[in-house]
Amino acid sequence: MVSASGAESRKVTINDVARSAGVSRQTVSRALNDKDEIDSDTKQRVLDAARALGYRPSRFARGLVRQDTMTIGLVIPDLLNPYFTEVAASALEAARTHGWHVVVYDTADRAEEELGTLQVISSQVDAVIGYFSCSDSELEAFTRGMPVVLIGREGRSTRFSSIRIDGREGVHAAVAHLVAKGHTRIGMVDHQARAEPSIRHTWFTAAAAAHGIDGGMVVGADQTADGGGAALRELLTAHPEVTAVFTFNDIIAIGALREARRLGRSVPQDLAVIGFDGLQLGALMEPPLTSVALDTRQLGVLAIEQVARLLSDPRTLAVEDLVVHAELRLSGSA
Amino acid sequence: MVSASGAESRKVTINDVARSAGVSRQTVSRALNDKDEIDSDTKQRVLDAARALGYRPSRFARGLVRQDTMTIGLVIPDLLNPYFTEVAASALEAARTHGWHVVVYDTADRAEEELGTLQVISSQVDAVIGYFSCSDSELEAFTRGMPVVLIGREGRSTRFSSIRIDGREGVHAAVAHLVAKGHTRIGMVDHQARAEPSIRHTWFTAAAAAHGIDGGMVVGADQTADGGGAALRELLTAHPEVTAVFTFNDIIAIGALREARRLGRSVPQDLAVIGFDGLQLGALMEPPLTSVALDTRQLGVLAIEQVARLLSDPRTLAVEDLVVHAELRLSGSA
DNA sequence: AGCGGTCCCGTGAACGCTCACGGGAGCGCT
DNA sequence: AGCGCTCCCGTGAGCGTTCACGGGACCGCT
Repeated sequence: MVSASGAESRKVTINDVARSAGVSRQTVSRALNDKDEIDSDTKQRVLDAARALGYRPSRFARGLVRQDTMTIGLVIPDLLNPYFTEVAASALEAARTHGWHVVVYDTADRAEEELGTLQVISSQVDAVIGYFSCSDSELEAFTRGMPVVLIGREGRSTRFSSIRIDGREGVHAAVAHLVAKGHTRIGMVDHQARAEPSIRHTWFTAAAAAHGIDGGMVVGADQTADGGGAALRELLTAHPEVTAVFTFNDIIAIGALREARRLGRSVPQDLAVIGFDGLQLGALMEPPLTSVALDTRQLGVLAIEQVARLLSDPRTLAVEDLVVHAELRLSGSA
Repeated sequence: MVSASGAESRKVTINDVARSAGVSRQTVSRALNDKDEIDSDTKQRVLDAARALGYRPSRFARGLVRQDTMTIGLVIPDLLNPYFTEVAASALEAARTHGWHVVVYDTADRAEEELGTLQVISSQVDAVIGYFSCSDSELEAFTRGMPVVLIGREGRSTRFSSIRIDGREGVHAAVAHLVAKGHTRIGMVDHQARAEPSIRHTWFTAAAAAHGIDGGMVVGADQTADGGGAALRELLTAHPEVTAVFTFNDIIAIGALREARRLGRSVPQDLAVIGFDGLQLGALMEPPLTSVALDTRQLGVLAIEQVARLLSDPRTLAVEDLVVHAELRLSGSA
C-alpha cells in the first residue's frame, strides 16, 4: 500500500475556495453544481477562484452526502481472453445506461489473487459481478450483504444470483452434426479444471452416449491457444484414430486449429474442430471456427440487470432462473 | 436470524452495530479493522453483531478520513479491440502492484461518449490514462488539476504527460523488407481518421520515398477486421498492381488477410501483408502476421509509472520523453 | 408605513467513519 | 497507602461536502 498523495501541498478544499472568493462554502457549492440562487457575477468569481487554486471536489465527501454513485466490481480471470473481454464490454455498456461505474479486476486465473481481489473489492464496490472459482463460503465471507451475480457457475447457491450457461442442447447438436458427417471417433479437449471435469465435458459425454459413440477420449488444456495446441497433440498421440474434437472453448479450439495445421492435418477434412463460446474471433480463423455459440452481449446485460434487481429488492435472490442458451453455429471447421 | 433489512430500510451504520453490541463505535471500528486495544471476547461479539445486521462500512466515509485509496480511470476507445485489451491488461496489473483501483471506460470510439466519459470521470477518479481524440482544451477543461497520461497521441502538450509510440524505424524496416523481397507496388490501409492521415501513414510515405517507390496508394478503413477487408478490396480495385500492403494496425491487417484469401490471392506469394501493433492474436493467423510490433505490456506499465511520478511530484509533467519503440517482427505474411 | 415577494447569501447540521486523547479498572510493587 | 503500569474502552473532534433552513436587502404595491 503506497501512500496515495505524496505531493507537498495539502489538499485544497471548498473552504479554501470560499475564502479566496470571499463567499461562503455553500455559495461555492452552488457555483460548482450549477444551481440557481446565485448571482452570475459571484458565480464567475467563484469559478475563477476554484480554477486558480486547482480545486477538485472530494468524491468521498460528495459520495458520503449524496448516495447516488454506484460502483460495481467486475471480476474476470483473464482480460486477454477475448471471451471475458466480450462479456466485460457488454457489461460496461449496460452499466453505463444506469450511470454506474465499473471497476475491473483481473485475477490472472489464480486462486490466491481471487481471494485478494475479493478482500479488496468488498470495501470498494456496491456489487460484484464475475467469475469465481473459490468456494461459496469464501465468497460469502467477503461479500456479506452485497449483491453478487455469478456467471457460468454451476453450484446453485441460494445466497447469490447466478447466470447459468446452458449448452446441453448446443453440444448435443454439435455431436449430432459430427456424427452426421461420419465421425465416430470424437475427442474432447477440456479445461484444465482444478479438480473435477467441467460441465461442458458432462454435456459432451452425455451427447456421445446418446449417439452410441465413445465419449472417453479427453485431455485437459490451459485456457490459451498454446494450451489448446499442446492438448491436441497429446490427444492425437494417445488416440490417433480421432477425426474430430470438441473443445472447452474457442481459444483452445483456435490453438487446436493451428496445431492441426502444423501436424499436417487439414481442417475439416482430416480433423473437424468445434469450439464453444462463439467468439467473434472465430470468424477470422482459417477455416472459420464452428462453435457452440452463446450471446456474450446478452450475458453482460443480464448480469447488470440482475444487479439492478437485487439492488431494488434484496430478496430477489436467485429465484428467477437466469440462463443463456448456447447453440451450434456452423462454419468452416466442422 | 433473518436479515431484517427489508427493501426500504435505511443503511446500517457503525452506530447501529455499536448499539447492538452494547459498545461504542470506536470499539466497533477496532474490531472491524483488526486493531488491538480490544478484548477478544468483545471483538467477537461486535463481529457477530455486525454480521447479524448485515453491516458494511461506507467506502466514502472511510475514504474521507484516510486518504489511501487511489482510483485511476482508464479510457479506451474499444474494449473489443485486442490492442486496447492488451494495454488495459498490463495497466491493470501494474496498478495492482500499487494497490490502486482501475475503472475502465469504453468510449465506443465516439467523440460525444468521450466527452461524456470525461465529464463523469473528472469527479470519480484521481488520475486518467487513456486514448483521446478530443482537443487539448477539452481535455484540459475536464481534468483540471488531475494527473493525465495520454497514450499514442502526437500533439505534445506541456499540460499532459504522453507516451509516444515511435514506429518510424519499424515502418522503415518493414518497407525495406518488402522492397528486398522484390515488391515495388506497396499500398497502405490507413485508419479512417477524423480528418488528417495518421502519423503511421506519414512514416509509411517517408519510408516509401526513401526507397524510391510510390507511397501514394492509400485507402482508409474502420478499425475492424471487416473494415480492413473492405478497404483492401477497395485498394486492389483502384490499384490492381499492388503486391504488398502495410496497414494501420493488426486488426485491419487481419481483415485484409481474410479478404485476400477470399479474393484468391495467397499470402504472402500474391500479396504480402504487414500490420502494426504486434498483437498476440497475429500469431494465430494463417499465415502468422508479420507486424511492426510494440510492447503493449511496457506501454501499460509505463503509463502507470508515469501516474505515480505525477502524483508524487505534479511538476514532473512531460519533461521526460516517454516513448515506446515499435520494431519489425517477421512472420509468415510478408 | 406596512406588507409580500424575489433574489441572494450564509449558518448549523448531517453523512459515516477514524484518529488522538482521556480515563477507569485492575494488578503488582515499594 | 501510594504509585505506576497495562489493558480496555469511550468521547470529542474532524475529514469535505450537500441539504434544510433562516435571513438580510431591495423592490413594488397598497
